[in-house]
Amino acid sequence: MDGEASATTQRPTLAAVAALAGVSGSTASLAFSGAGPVSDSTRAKVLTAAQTLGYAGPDPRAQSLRRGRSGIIGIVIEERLQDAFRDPMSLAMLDGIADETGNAGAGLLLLSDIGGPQLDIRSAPMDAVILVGCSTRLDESVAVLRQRGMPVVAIEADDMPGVLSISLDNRDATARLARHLLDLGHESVAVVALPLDAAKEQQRLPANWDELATSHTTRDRLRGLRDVYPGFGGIVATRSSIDAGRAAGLELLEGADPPTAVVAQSDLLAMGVIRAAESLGIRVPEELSVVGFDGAQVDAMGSYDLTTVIQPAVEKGRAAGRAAVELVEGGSPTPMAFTSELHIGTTTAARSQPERSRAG
Amino acid sequence: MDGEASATTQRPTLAAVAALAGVSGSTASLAFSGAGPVSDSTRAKVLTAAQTLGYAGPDPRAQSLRRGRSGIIGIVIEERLQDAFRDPMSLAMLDGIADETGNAGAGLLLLSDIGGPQLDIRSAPMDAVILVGCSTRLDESVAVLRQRGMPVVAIEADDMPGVLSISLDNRDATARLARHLLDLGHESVAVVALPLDAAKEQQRLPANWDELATSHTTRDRLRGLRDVYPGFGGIVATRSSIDAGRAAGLELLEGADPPTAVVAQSDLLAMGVIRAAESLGIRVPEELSVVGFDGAQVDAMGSYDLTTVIQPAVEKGRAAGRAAVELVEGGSPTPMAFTSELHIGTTTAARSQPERSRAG
DNA sequence: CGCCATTATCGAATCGATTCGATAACGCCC
DNA sequence: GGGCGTTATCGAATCGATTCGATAATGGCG
Repeated sequence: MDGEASATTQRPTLAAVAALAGVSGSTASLAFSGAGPVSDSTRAKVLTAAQTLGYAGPDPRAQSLRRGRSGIIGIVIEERLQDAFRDPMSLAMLDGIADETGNAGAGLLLLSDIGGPQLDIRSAPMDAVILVGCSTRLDESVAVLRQRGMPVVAIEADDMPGVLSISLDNRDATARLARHLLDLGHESVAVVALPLDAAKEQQRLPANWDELATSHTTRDRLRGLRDVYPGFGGIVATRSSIDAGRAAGLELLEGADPPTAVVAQSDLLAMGVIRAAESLGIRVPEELSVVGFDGAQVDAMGSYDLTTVIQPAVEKGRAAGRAAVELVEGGSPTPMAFTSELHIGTTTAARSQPERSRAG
Repeated sequence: MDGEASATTQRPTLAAVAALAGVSGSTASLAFSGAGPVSDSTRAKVLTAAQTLGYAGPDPRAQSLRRGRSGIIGIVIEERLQDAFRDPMSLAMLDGIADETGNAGAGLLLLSDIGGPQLDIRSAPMDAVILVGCSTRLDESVAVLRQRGMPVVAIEADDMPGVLSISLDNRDATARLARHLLDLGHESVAVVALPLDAAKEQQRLPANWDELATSHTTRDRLRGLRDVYPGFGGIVATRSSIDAGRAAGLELLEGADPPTAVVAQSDLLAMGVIRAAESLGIRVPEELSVVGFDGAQVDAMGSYDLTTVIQPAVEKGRAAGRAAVELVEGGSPTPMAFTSELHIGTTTAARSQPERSRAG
């Protein structure tokens, strides 16, 4: 007798099951995968043997080596998870992605491209990658992935060869918001911008933002604003949150020459700006118009109906997930461009008349 | 010549690199992994060959088969991602987990145990699993995982053999909150509970909640309240959110015989209850005391300083992540029990005198 | 000068399954 | 009853790396 198998905590292998069932390994495999003709009696024998041995099914590692697929799709997040997941838009997208990839039987592997000896894009066993919240510096990541022959989907990034892009009309949508403000007579407009790059300190928007920005989304939205208000200025917030918006709003509104309208680059930031205005006794929209971006249903929005553009975040995620799945299966999905929808709420109004200015 | 390799889009293998470099496969492997003595000149040759062929490093699939490790830790979420990620506590824990597993060089694979042909706990290539937001019905999941010989860490679950548990003093902390209310003279206390199970409809708390509840956290916290207020009743909210809290709060406060104090099972729910009170013209804390749970920094908390218990959510996640890593490495970490800290804010006050009741 | 301890390299086995081509068994029809 | 098309099963190759034990080359030391 060979009583050596039970000493270690080794799981039984398919070969062991086959041996016990008295069939060959190939037949046992067929019996499990159902990918071939197997008689009912044989299948039963195999299944019984598996039961006896406590065989939990084929080892996924061996399977993925043989099949050349792991069933895993990587998602690259550019920030700390906690930051990424606080943003309702990221969440919505993630949910869309999860929906599609889940339906296709794939799992989602979270990867961050920052720091650490982490399991990273060069060593993770995945079949495709989705880049979320893309910055322009992801070129390196893409290079690595291309070398690995890995299909890549990018959400809101520049077009890059070999990368399937899912885009949003950030520029145009912002321009539409700006034009709405222009129609209302606003001349002094300031932005509360999303971070330009990884450096997260609040600052005045530098004049050369177009060169500095590594975040596509931020840059494109700023461009949209510039299309309508060439000389606009503003503040760069530390992140997309109500608190960051309030801080930025305070700096804007308490400074010299406060604007009559603020373009916030997210609904959370917009809500923060409104808070800031409230705390300074500035009425919205009578004395200050505020617009956002996203169409997030911000809890705590109170009685305001924010003027904003509504982006199809879940759909964007869905599209990305679907594209990734198609790429894995050898298909060639087409890039998709999504458009946002202007929603005019109660936070914008015609510019108050100059004669109401105090002193003169 | 054998010009057949370039036709397909096949990635080069380590063997190809070794061949070009004129060394054996084993040596090439050593050169890459650094796990053995290799002369500098040989290493250089190998690296050059790799460069030439565009070799992107060892195939993770083959690696994980051979090594018996994939570097992936699975996280089982019991709800839709979107739901899970909306809860600040889940996020904080996730962040703690990600921190520790990331440092250990492991990636996080998101798994949901609901529906679909998903890559699931029986077929995902992972080294360990962390169960988050555990319900009592996860016994089946645990059975599957044990059969696979997979290390399992569970956060806030019953003790189960073979499962390393990370627990929180849900019951005791709730009892402390309740005692605080008792000290303030409150006799009529109602709960706004977290969902008892997957069914997500708002309902009156059934009398036999102790049997019905499949969520450990919900049940243990309810038990804590019962320890102090044996006959309490209340509402089961649809989820942990401000909106759900408001809805539940309205039902409680508009109903017959409204309570003088509400124990909400999360800070978000508590905030919702406060909102409900505000909209009904009921003053907090003068006419209604409200306590929460979690110690979440709820944006939009306004001027309230919520009485609650602060749980170390990030630390809980860290502990789970660390435990998972240790289990993978063959260690035997010990279970951990975390405790929450009572924070008395401005949302609780002594019960208003009965003579203030209207009519009689 | 010869022996032994290092150091660098190699060959072959191994991880655990899948899959292709071959073989054997079987019933069918003319 | 013999040839043929099915159906079930098997053997062996393969996926792409890692690693153990063996071998060859190198250097130090007595």
